[in-house]
Amino acid sequence: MPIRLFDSLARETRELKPSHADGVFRFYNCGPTVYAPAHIGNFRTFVVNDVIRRLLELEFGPDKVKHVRNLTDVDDKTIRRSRDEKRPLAEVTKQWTDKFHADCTALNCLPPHVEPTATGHIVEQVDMIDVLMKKGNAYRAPDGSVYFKVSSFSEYGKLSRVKERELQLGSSFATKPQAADADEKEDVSDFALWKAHKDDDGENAWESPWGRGRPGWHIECSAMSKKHLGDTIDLHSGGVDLLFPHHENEIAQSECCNGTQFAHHWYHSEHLLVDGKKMSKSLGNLYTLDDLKARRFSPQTVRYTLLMGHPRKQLNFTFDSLYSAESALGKLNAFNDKVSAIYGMSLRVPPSNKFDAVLDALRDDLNFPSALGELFVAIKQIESNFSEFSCADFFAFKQAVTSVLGFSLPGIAQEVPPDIITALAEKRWAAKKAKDFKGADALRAELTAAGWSMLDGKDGYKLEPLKK
RNA sequence: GGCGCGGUAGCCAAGUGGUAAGGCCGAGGUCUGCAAAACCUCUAUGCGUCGGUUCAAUUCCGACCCGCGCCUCCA
Repeated sequence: MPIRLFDSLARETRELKPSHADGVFRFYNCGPTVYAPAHIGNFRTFVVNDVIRRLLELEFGPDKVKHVRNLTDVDDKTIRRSRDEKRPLAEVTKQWTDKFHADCTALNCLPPHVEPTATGHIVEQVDMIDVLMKKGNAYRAPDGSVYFKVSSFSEYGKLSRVKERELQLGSSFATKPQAADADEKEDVSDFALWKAHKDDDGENAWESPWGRGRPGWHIECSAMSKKHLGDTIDLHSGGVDLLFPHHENEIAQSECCNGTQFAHHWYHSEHLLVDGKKMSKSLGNLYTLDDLKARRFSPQTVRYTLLMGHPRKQLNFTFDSLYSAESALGKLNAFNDKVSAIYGMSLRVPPSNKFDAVLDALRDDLNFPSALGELFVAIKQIESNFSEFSCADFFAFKQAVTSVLGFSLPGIAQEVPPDIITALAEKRWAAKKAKDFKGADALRAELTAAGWSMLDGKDGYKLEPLKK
């Protein structure tokens, strides 16, 4: 079964396949702006894209997928932070790039093959703008900024249907405040390719044929995609909010510059909501991985939570969903422990292909809820009859859960208890062995009061922190 | 105002023109000094409302109600 994915441009579900002769699937995924910790809404998109990457590698082979994800390390926000903190831009972006990488690792997101930065590709961006100028798709404004001339690209709006949007200049659209650069542009829908240097930009400026300045936001993806993947890529993805104007503008720039189709396939994942509202930096209702770690939720639990909903549907994040995810993941871990211990005994049993349905659900437009459902169906069948569980089934389980869905098993982080807790636990264990159950119960109460739960096994015990 | 998405059990969430996957929670059970874990069993005559098409609709069509996103930086 081939991988099929909804295409935002064609507005239908279409098969994913490499279009180049070398058979390498070219995948570009819009990355973060590195000026603050990414929140779990951002990570929903990155986790979804990580599963796409993993699925592509399963389908085409690990060396037949090239995954590029950029880092936006120069823009209004990064510069503002650098100015506010009186630190060089590169230092600020390095800090948050490192943090982003650490969070991605914790969430089991595979690093992209190339992770280009905007500041590392100034030349490529200037070159591209230069071509657009020469072709008449761009113009230089009096202040030295360069804008893309939207009216020069007849297909502008094909992704977001923006033309239909502008037909009605009715209510809120017309009452919006004018953009700061409105005076410089020939038309309100034109967008900046190159921004002339302003005092607020400080040292963050580069020379160009149009004067000192810095690149506009959209051009970086077009330039970096072109450099690392070529003029035409197989899949371009990001969050829905990038659909307009970012991706619409990328199409305009790239197709005008290169004279060929930019991306064969466009994919947009929906937003994560918190308490029914979009999670965003401006609203301030965001959680970072660290916020959740502080409440003792592991990154694996977060990953599971982010995969509980269909990626093209908004997902409402709640602490209930986190608890639910944690329990489900615990079940997966328990199953894994069990079958890891017994699978060797079932070498002669033929494969049952019970886990095929999991992968097929994923191949069918990334249906995570269905895939997770099929996973538990398979597990339940196996639990009820281990005699038919084969070695092949074991590997199929591992492949689906670990390689493709990208969970680590065991995924429940074991927190090391403080010495005083361990001492209490030792005392209780000794009391229990001596059949002093009264004493043992009293010590359990002490542990509970201290926030720890003691789980007795046959030959020992485990300590787990109680959830806040 | 325009563009788009959604409303399925206490919560989350798939799905199909022929009568509702799965997870969480809850209840009962097995096990256990206790507690937990693990496993087993059970839990929607019903899929926002009202009409229509059909032998048959939650699934198709229409209207309406409600929620959310985008149209401005944004995953």
